[in-house]
Amino acid sequence: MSIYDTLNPQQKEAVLHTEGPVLILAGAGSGKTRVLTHRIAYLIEEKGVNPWNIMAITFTNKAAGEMRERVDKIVGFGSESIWVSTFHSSCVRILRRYIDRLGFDHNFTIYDTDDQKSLMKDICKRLQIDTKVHKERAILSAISSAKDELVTPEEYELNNMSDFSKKKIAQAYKEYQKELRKNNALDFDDLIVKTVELFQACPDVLDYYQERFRYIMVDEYQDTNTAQFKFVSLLASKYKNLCVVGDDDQSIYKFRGANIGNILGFEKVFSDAKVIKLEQNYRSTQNILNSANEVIHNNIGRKEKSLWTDNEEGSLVHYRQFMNAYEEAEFIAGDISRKVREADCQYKDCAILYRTNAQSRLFEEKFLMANIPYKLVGGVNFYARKEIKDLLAYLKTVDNARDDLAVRRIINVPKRGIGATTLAKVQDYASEHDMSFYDALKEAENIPTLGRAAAKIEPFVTFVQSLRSKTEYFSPSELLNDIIEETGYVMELKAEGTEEADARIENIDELITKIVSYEEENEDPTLSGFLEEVALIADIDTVDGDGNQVLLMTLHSAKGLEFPYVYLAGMEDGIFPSYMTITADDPAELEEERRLCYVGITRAMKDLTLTCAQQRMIRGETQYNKPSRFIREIPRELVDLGRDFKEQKIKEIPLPNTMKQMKQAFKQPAFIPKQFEVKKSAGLSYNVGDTVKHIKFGVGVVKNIVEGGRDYEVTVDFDKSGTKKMFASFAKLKKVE
DNA sequence: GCTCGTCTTTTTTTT
DNA sequence: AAAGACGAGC
Repeated sequence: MSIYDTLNPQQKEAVLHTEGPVLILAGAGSGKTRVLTHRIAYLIEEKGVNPWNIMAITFTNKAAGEMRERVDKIVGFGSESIWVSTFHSSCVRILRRYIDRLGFDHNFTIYDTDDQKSLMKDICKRLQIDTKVHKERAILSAISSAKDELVTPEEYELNNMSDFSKKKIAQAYKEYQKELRKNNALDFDDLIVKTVELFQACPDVLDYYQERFRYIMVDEYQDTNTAQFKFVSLLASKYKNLCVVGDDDQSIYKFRGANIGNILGFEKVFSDAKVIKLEQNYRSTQNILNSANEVIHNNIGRKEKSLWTDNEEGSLVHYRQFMNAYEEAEFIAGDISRKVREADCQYKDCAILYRTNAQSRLFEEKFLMANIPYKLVGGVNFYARKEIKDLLAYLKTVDNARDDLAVRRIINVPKRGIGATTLAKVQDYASEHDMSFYDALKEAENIPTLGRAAAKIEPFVTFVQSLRSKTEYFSPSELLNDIIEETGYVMELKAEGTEEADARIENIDELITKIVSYEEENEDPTLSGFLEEVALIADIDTVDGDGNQVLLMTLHSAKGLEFPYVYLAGMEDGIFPSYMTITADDPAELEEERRLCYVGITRAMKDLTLTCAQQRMIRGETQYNKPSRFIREIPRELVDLGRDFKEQKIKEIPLPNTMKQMKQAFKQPAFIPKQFEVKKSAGLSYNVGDTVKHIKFGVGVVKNIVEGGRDYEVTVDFDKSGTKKMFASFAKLKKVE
């Protein structure tokens, strides 16, 4: 009996079908990682493929790490020469070697979102773009979308000649790319785009990698964007041994450019593609899986499939509604304590998933109070913290002389009395002489406008030069220690003595630990290498199973993970699905939220709890929300409503500033009484002849209601906007009394 | 050039 | 609620 006999027939087929394009539609919990690792083993052991010729691509470092570990275990000798990495690190690795062909230096810097923003701020000033009209963030996100679609600045401009504000963006895009090049820097999107460019510009380089990667596997394929698809298809176009694994129901990154067409149209692009469906779920109980199936069934644009499981029925899905978010958090904290005490459950078996990072705070508070160990994933990235960015900027300055952004960040940290005026003068001089900002600093005494300020610059330049000279014989960690000593960074914080300063010092200690462990783990540790690792790390990557602690994270971060006990918190219309998607014109946005809900539910192995609050503080404002529509999509008989659901008391009613909204939150039941059919939406709260209100069109009279398959089509004559036809579930019409 | 206080804004999700 | 931007005053 071989290891392949432990696979089910579909899994086995996916493993044995090694030649040509393969699309594996792998439902949640259907053992896709197992298939991928076995497939790699099969390629090497049975097909005699050289491990060197295999590439496996994932989205997160964590997924890559896990895959690597499992591959190492199953393959043994030779596994280290398999490329198992993320899109981004694969591209960086290729670019570090060949980017000179595109006119960049090998030691290019990778800009994070903060860097991008400050660069864009500069550009807007220069191009006289009013950032009140065109926000930096909006411009950057337009640029990012363009890059996801492989649209160059020139093409973007051509495509948008007639649109004034897009023309502005085109200008900014052009300038932005110019600046990046000048600073010898790439942003996240560029890593993919430039690699594709490289492949297209240099057939010899492409050929080298095509020969190298004869067997390519892509995980979470539903989340690839157009650029990533191009990258993969270029690599695979010679040998065509491309195996992609994904689940269209788990596509949740459209906002980041993920092109669901990549998975839905795979068979069209690769016409001889073999399609294999994995539909047996090994993770969840029947009740959980059925709930998930019912919810996702409400989506229209999907490949039909039916996940099933041999697992036991399990307990019902729990649903609890609370007065406010405090009580919600308190309940979950208490419930976890109880489970750990009474049931066969450890802290690390539990995870709390929510829609937005802001929701984590209350849980943190309650957990601290209840003495529950927890780990928060996401929020402010460790490497985005001020103190970390400051120190990294020093390292970047030493590493890449052309990274103006880094130099400007630290030139006055600690205070050296160098202000905005001086910086502007140096910048002018640099632009005039077509040199980098730092090179201009080196010639400070030659800049006539500076006057006495030049004397303040000199020690800084000397300091950086001395650091640079040390790179020869100093390790990155020694260099960092040197910087901390010389700048007195930690000393200053110590002097402050505040709690915040202490936290910053702790973070710096953690940075030191990270740099040291980087040196230990790598044979040839370099400063560039460390900075690169740091730039590409995601928060989820640092989660390991070692600590016994409850995990707190967003639904997005939870993708690909599983936990015995899962809490989905904040199940409220307006939170999840988010307000943006409820009010959006495009129903596809709500479908993406529903997929997110599907992802959330299917994280749970044995026990799932859904909670919501009637009242919650959002951005300093109290909101009253109805229970999430997704809850209603779970059949009533799969849900445990809690013993005191019926006598749910309406306690002291808060101030009636938004009385209407509030009433709704209190009254709205999560489940409609039995006599209604569950599938057929909630029934309507208005009739023909009633006056209703629409969020956009205002007040109007209902003229007609037509019952459609899954929804009602309502015709309304609006006072201001005329007659409109709309679907009841999207229109969110409210009866006006 | 620096600091402090007030005003403004917050994409929901991230490699 | 909280962080960031901005301007007045030192």
